[in-house]
Amino acid sequence: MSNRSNVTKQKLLDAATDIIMNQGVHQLTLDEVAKTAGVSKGGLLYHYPSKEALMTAMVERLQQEQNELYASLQQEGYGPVEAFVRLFDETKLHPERAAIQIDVEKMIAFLTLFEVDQEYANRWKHDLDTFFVQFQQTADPVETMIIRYALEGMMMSEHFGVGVPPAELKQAIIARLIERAHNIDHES
Amino acid sequence: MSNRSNVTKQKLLDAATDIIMNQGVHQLTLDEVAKTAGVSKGGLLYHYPSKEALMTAMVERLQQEQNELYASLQQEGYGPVEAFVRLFDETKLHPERAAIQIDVEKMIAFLTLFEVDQEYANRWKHDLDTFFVQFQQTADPVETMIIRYALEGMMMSEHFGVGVPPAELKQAIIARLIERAHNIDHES
DNA sequence: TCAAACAAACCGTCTGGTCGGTACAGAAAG
DNA sequence: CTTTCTGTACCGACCAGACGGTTTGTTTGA
Repeated sequence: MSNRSNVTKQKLLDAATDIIMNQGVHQLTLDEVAKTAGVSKGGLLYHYPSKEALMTAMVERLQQEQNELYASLQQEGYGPVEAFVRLFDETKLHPERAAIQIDVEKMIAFLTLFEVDQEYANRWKHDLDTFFVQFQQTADPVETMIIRYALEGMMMSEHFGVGVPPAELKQAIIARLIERAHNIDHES
Repeated sequence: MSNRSNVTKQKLLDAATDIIMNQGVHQLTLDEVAKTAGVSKGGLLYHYPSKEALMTAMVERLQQEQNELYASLQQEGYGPVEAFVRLFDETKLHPERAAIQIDVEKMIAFLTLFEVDQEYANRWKHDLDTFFVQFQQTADPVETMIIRYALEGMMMSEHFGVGVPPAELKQAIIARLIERAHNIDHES
């Protein structure tokens, strides 16, 4: 794969991600992606022969970024639960890492995308399933799951803009979740 | 409005709800709704002159059912936060109330539906916003919001079938959330 | 020069919505 | 009592646009 080809592919994935984030799933059409990426539709379908291929690549790239960030957080010494909390809040706590471009709103957008095509969704689901199994084996599985659910609910709420609390309350929520995650990771 | 007309309308809303729940948003087509309801497409569009009108009616009916159940829970003596937790789990804790047909997975489905059309989503968002404001004024707003987010995240996770814990763990999670909600309601 | 990379016109299907018509119950007219 | 009229509820063929994907032609770079 040449460099030129790879650049165009990344542009296409960026465009698709941008659209699904800012305009929603229903606007994720091939024409729109091509237009946003500054490529013709033929060019798009040259690299990704179907819409499904494009979306699969999009999901895979996200997943990879996610795994990398999670691993780097654990290497910094955070336990699995606390690392998960910080993974969700990373872009806000450490803006300088924004290059990694992980944002959970993106994840939510992808989840809503699962509604559209069950086929390729299953692979990601499977990976998430195996990931979350460890959360049921911590010192306090109930609390761990509450933390996990709270983060997912919070991000979903923010994504849809429903009942969003003021910034200081949000910071306090995150802080308490981190504190509890820390305790769970060190109970053993 | 005659009785016959109303019966048909309810059948159409039932069909639309059923489809969006079991087949996802993308399958919610006028033909499919009409077919499921046992009505012709012309008949559908006679009662709901557009797809948007149909979906709006669907959301409004859900919201009304929700409000009624929440009010009835508060009349039974539950505080606002605990009533909210029980609202989410009502169909599982009290199957005999299934007649009310409130199910949060349905709510999630509607939320994903908001992606499709921002216009009519705003009304429901507004109502939810005003509802959730009270959660920021409890004895422990941080914990209250964590409870709320955890419930939303849990239901979303179940809806998408991602990382779903075994039943007994789920029950334990709900139990702990109810306990905490109860405490918050009685701190004042 | 040759293959990779891209452009653009085109096609078939799906879907929201329109439109002319039908069935039927009751009111009005004779 | 019969006929005519009227409004509600409903049907189903049809249309226009959108969208995924194909085909064919053109450019670019090694």
